[in-house]
Amino acid sequence: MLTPTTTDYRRQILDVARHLLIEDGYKNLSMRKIARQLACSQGTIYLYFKNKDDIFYALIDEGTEQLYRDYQTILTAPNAPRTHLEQICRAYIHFGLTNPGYYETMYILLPLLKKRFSQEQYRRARRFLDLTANTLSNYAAESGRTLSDCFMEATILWAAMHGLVTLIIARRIDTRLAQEILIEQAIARALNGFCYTITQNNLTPTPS
Amino acid sequence: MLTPTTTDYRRQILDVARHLLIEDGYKNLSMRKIARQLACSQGTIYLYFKNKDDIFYALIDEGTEQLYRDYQTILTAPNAPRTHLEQICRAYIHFGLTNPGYYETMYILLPLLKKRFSQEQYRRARRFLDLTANTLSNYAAESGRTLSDCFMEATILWAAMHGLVTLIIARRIDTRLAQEILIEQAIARALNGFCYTITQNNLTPTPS
Amino acid sequence: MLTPTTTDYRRQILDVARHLLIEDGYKNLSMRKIARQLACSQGTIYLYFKNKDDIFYALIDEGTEQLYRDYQTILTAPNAPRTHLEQICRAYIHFGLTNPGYYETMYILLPLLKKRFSQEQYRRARRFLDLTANTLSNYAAESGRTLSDCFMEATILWAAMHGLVTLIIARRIDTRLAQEILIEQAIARALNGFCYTITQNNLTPTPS
Amino acid sequence: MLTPTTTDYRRQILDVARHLLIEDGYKNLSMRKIARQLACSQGTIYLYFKNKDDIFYALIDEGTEQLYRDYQTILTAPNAPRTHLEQICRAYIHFGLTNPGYYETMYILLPLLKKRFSQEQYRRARRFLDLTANTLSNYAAESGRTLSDCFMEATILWAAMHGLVTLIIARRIDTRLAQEILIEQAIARALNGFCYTITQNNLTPTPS
DNA sequence: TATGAATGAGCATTCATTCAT
DNA sequence: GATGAATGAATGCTCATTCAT
Repeated sequence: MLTPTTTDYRRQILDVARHLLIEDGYKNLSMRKIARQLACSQGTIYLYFKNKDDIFYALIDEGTEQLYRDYQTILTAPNAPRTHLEQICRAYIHFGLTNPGYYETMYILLPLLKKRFSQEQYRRARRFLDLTANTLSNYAAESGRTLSDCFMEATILWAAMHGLVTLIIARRIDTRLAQEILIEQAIARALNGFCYTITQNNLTPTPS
Repeated sequence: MLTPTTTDYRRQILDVARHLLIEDGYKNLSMRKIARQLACSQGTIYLYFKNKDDIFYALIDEGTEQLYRDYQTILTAPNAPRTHLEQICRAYIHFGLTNPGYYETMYILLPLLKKRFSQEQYRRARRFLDLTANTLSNYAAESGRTLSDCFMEATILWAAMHGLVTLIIARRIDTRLAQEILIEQAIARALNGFCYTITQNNLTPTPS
Repeated sequence: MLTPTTTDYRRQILDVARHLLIEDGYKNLSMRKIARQLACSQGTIYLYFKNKDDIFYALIDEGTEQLYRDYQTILTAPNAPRTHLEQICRAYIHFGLTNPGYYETMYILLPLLKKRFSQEQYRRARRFLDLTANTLSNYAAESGRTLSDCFMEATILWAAMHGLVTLIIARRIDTRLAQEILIEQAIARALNGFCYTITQNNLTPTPS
Repeated sequence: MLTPTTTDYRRQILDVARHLLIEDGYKNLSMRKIARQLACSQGTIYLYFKNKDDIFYALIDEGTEQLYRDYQTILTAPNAPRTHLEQICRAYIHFGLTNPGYYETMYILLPLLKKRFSQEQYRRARRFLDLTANTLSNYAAESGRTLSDCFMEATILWAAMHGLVTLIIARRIDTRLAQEILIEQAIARALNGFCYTITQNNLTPTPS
């Protein structure tokens, strides 16, 4: 028998946890609810996760991993850097909106947890930023310019996208704004913002 | 007796709640702790607030109010629109960073609460956005251009600032980046982003 | 209305706790069982005691207090020191045997608890020893001798009595020994042991 | 393969259990921890011990056995009975203080366990007392006297030593008393106590 | 023999809320 | 208005034990 899954509780626990997280929010997620939903004992969960926080860490890890892979897929396609940038921005937003569970976990939960990120966790969580920084660098190089600190620029881009995602998730966006258009415009503004700064020392706009 | 306040529990409850929120975070705030800190009975709090969520709503209201007043103060000073924009961006970030309690309440807690925003609450929470939109409009007008949808543009600006604040609060920013510089650069990028779009239909950069 | 007791949960909790302790031992005592036995909510207990350990501390305090009062009662009666000593030894053993709950609490539980004795608790717990030391001192003085360190001697006497009590409680005494006689003999041996030492520097027995 | 031991789990389980007992106390000893420390499955332990209590019983047996052998070693040396008595008293105290695990098990745990001592266990646990009684008898005989009930006398001696050990372990001894001196004095008092009683019917001290 | 997944009862503790006074 | 006693459900977690493999 191959039976690779037989029960595969670990997988199921994470799925249920993420699902409950999306439905009820962190506050209302409990080990008991996971167990109930899984129709297993509470103790069983502790066979697979040391404690509640560990479930969140696993969720975070899955999220960072998926995001990183999404970025990689995009960047291996032969496109212009500007196109790449637009695509990863869209990917980031899409990731956030379709994975509010991951998202809440990563940005809201994390500060509530006791343990700090480990060096390794931090490194993995930053890989998507490194890819972004790299692409921004290519973008600049392509037009014969340089970015003084492309990691900072990547962070700024991240913050803009991240802010949009959290506002949308938190339902703070005025309902009269069309979401699709808002997102596209936000991406355009964020990327355009760099055109002025690519040559570090003057803010005179330069044609892309 | 002067008795404008006799006890003024409502005021004190909010102050204590906000204080505890900043200190311990939402997770560790409880009616009991508020009562203990106030040296009053737990029941007393229920005379002034129907339940825990209502306290948060009041806190949110206070936050939106303060932010609005900060904006007003800035905008009544006789400065160029671009300066105004930079100042309100700084004010927003400063507000977020110095009021993590308000901030957590407004953007993290809110979606966890049961009731949705009322029409009126929503209107008040959006007033700072209206001011932003207005200033952006002035900024465009000043250079003989028009913004097709300055409320959307204001939202995009908000999202960029908001994203930065949450990342900083959540300690997700790489520690090697100098915070002051990061903030200033982020503001510059965000505002520059609009230069390209002020004349709606082409993306050719135009000098400010 | 005088209603000094209305419910007087604190008292009842201690009584139930001591009772359960005697019946089931520490291992099987739980807040839940106390609540169940008292037919009150679990939370109620926490209104009167901060946590489980605090209940034990209160029990210990009651024990030390009662023992001290027993000693005082004995020592205020006008008897010869030797008689006093015999009486407090009997009182100690009687106290231990009729209050196995207190006893287990004081000598078994205490080391299991997290917090150490406070200075004040320690002082109170030692008062009966001071009385013993005092009486031993009188005993020596009466026969024109001195005890070099009557607090140490009191401790030795205590240890002998204490050992007997724990062995009896733990049922480690051979059932063929008559308990009453054993106790009387043990007291006699323990007190006689001091006759040799009353003049510090030689161990030659001296007639009482 | 040499395989006198192959794994010898039984031995290892007891060693680990005793060790954990000394480190953490009874309250914090669990089958899980034993298994974890042994790097074996929890189920494995149940192949060698019916349940948790059985491990304690085995520990107790080992303790009684070791104590008995210690006594035997002392008593086979050609010394005066009084010297023998002092030596076994010291041995008892030393055993208790250096094996708080055994000790806790034997005197604290035992009453918490469900099953009572079996006839055979009881017999073995009493052997060290028989040796004590015997030595006391020799002590009396040597000076031409008789002890009416040397088993009771041995029990009294035991109680005195036992009390001292438990007080020391439980940290109930005033820290200002020097432990070494206290122990020696306690032994002296306890043994001197018998000088008065060796001729049963009068309490007149007789020189050793 | 040995495993290790799974159980289910148990634990101490905290909480928002109610209500008679 | 204000109290504070009381509730009862919920929480994260640990445990001894069983049992199919």
